This record gives sequence, structure tokens and C-alpha cells, in this order.
Amino acid sequence: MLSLTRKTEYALIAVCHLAHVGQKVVSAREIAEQHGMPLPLLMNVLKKLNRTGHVRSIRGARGGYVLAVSPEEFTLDALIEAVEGPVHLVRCTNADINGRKCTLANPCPIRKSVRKVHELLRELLNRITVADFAYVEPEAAQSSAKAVAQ
Amino acid sequence: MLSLTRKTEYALIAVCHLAHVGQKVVSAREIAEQHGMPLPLLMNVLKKLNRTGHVRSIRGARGGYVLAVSPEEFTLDALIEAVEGPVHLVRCTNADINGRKCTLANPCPIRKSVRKVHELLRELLNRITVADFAYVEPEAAQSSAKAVAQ
DNA sequence: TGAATATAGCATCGGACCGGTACGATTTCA
DNA sequence: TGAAATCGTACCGGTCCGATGCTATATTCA
Repeated sequence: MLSLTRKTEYALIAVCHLAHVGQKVVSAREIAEQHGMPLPLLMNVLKKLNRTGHVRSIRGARGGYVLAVSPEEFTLDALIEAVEGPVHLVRCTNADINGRKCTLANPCPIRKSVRKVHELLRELLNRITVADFAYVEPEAAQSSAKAVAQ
Repeated sequence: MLSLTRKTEYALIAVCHLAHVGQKVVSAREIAEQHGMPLPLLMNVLKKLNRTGHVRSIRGARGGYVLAVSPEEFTLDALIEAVEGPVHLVRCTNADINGRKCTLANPCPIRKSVRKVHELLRELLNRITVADFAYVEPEAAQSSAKAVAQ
């Protein structure tokens, strides 16, 4: 199950949309319609991003959302954590999180190595920012691809 | 859900165990007991690894399993694919896999970038091999950690 | 002041998939 | 021939994602 959830997809698209329009206020409905996403789902995601402070919400008529952090500083790791909760490669990387201890015989032979891989994954996710997911499609995606590849 | 399944954990531990004992035949029961894993689960995993040719099974009394590939050439990516199926960061990276097409409005603004991230993840998983998960715990894990960090 | 718009919060439901179990068949060795 | 061990398949339960609905709150505008 090494995959992103659909929530993260929606969040990524929405945040890219917000990054693209700058400081203009955009309603969830507008974003949903433009990308063919289910509105309630998108709203759930935006609520979470609002709670974590990554987007700012403006209520009422003519309300909507504005990106509250700079795209360059908004890492994929932060986005995933905001939407899905913290990333755990395996359950026992942080046994104290869910209380359930690793039941494997101690010492678990792969614990250290798994932890190392976990860190590598986190590093990768922290190198990638929302700015890399530039809201461009046709050919201009090369500059963003370069940043991601770095 | 950026995490490995428990199957992958079991597979990793078992393969490390096999790598550690060299060409000696080890039964699934022996591996399970030594690491406190549920035997049937481990057998399910070993069956899959046998079907993909990564371990060789010897039936009958005194039977068991032997690693069929060199630990240095057995990548984490291959192991995950053998146990869980192919890795998909998002559903639409290979829309033809499960038939279900991406329902988002085209052109999906993040498709290209997501695909790039997907490749980076695959690269990471391909750099890590079973040999990096050396079957050592106390302090000697540094040589393997070095290889992983590379 | 009232209606319309839009987000906030919570609760619920269905389905997919992982984790775990069970049973019988097959093969090998003593 | 019987014991040991793998092979194959089918099944069940729990968890969590995906999705929906309703109510409350805040803002704008006529």
C-alpha cells in the first residue's frame, strides 16, 4: 500500500489551484467544478488544511480559500501529514503512536534498517514542494520537473 | 497510506533470515518461531516469493526455503511488488492497470508532476536491497546503514 | 432586516482491502 | 506406509478510506 490516498490527490490539486491564482479568493465549488472533483470531499480536505494553517478560509458569500503559506515552503510531507496524518512506513517506527507494540520477537532484525528507509522517504517528501507541482500542463512542466528531480 | 503492509514486513524479515543462513534450507516454521511471526501468514508470503522466483521451496520432510537470488540484487521494489503487487503512488499513474480511468477533468494539472514523484520513489526503492537489511542488530548495522544512505 | 452564499463541524454509511484462519492436496523422507 | 512440510484455495472479521448528509455559523448583498 505504498500509495497516496485520494484525499491527498484532491488536496494537491486544490493547493496548486490556489497557488496559481495568487491571493485571489476562490470558493471550494469553483475549484471542484474546474477539476471535476466531488465538492463535499474537496471541502473536507480544505477544512483540514485550514485547521493546520496551510490555507486561510473566508466565510460567507464571496468567501472561499486562500493559500496561507508559500508554495516553495509547503512540502509534500507537510501536505500528506495535514490530510492523512503522519506517515509511518511500518507500524513499529513509532510504537508509542497507536499504543500497539510490535509483537515480533525482540530484537526485530530489520527495525534499524526500516527506520533508515523511513528517513530516506521522509527526506524525499520534504524535498518536494507544492511549487514543484506547478499548475502547468503542456510543455512548460520542465522547470518544475527539474526542481523535483534535484 | 504511505506505508508498507505487514506482509512486506514479514517478507523482509524472512528474506533477511534466509540471506543470513546462506544456502542452508530453513523451514517456514523455524523462521516464524524465531521471530514471533504467525506461521500461516509467513507461509502465504513465502509462497508468493516462491512464485516470483525470489526464493526456492523444497517440499517434504526436511524441506524449507532457500534464497534464490543474491541479496545485493534483490531490491526493495522487487520485494514489494512480489508481495503486494506493483506500487502505484496514485491510481492514475497507470490508468490501464485497474481499468478505472481517472475521472478528474482533463488535463489533470498534477499528472506529470505526480508521475515524476512516482519515479523518484521507485528509484529510491530500487537503490535499497535486501543486503542493506543485514541481519544484524547491535552496533554492526553501520555498514548496512551506509549502503542504504548512499 | 432577510435571503443567499459559503465554510465549520460532526455523524453516518458502504465498500475495499489487509490481517488472520482453516482445510485439503501434494510431495518428500525416514 | 506414515510423518513432515509445502502448495493452493477459500473464507471471515476489522479497519479505514471514500463518500454523503445535516446543522450551525459567518458574511455579503438587496
